[in-house]
Amino acid sequence: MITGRLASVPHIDMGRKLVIVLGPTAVGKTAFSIELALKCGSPVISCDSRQIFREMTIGTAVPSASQLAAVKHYFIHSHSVTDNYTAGRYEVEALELIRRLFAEGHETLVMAGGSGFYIDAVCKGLDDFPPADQELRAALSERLRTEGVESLRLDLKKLDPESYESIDIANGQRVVRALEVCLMTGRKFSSFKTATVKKRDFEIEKIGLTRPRDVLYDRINRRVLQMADDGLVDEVRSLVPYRSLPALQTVGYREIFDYLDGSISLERAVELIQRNTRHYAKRQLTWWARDPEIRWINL
RNA sequence: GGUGUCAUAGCUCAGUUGGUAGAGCAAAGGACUGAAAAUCCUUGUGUCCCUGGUUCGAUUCCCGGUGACACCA
Repeated sequence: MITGRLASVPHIDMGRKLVIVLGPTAVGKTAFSIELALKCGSPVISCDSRQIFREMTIGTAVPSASQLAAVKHYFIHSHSVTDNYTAGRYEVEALELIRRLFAEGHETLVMAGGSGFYIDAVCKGLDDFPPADQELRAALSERLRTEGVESLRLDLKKLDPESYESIDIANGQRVVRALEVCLMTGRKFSSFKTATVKKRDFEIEKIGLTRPRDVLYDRINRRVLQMADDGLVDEVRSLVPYRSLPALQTVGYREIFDYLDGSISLERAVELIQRNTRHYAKRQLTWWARDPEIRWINL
């Protein structure tokens, strides 16, 4: 977590390369990455903030049993929804694994996934912000719910005017996080920000997979229908006890929770999953649009 | 066949006492430092069905047409 090697001269071994296959949901990353991994003699290091949970399978479109058998996968079903997994933890664990695999003799490693924030954590590193204090976060979230953002905003303005000016002040989640860090540490949230890119001792190549928008949307719509056929409702029903956890704040799960509550029909839930997945795909594309390092491949 | 109602944004509709129009949804664009499949922000010109008439001016009123729906035969 603490970057002790920061001061030391980074050891760049150009023989070591991490190839990252990224792209919007349902574009076809899984098949592509397995093929690539087989060619490179590499396992696949998944970079997906939801497939990482062992309780979630159908709704997250994890690779099939035969795909998982074809190539060793990491970070698929490796953690529990009760773990409170985060991007910061992924950065640490993924780098640890990458280092180990390189040490074991791999020259090229394949990473694949759609979580842009997680990918950036691996490539550029997060600053040393402290992880959330769950009790404090719960308290602040409760205030957000009852008092609204304005109240929290005023607190932030007092404690950390710089953040008040720089973060998205309309975004309750962001205000809660900034305030939480200020209150936890007695330091300004903005003071943790260094805006530096961490050095990695391996080369990184990013391959972005994409398709025409209408084709992508069609694939999404059909995949959601397939999920419903495959038993999504039963999977979600088994996760009802965990529905308030961050891991379950996920497209494909929340809509089915609403269906199980009886507030919407199954047909409506499926429509909403399709729409929300399309929105998600668009957000992914927006995230990567500004990254000049990505080499895009039109499938 | 007759009578009536309706025809406005991709969809559902509102509205203009005649001065060329606006909501919701869909859609599009953007942001993002431990919740990130989360969270947040921005964006509405469309032959107002068609032809003709009245009028300075018609999407709005009138005649006719076309289509949809309802009722009566």
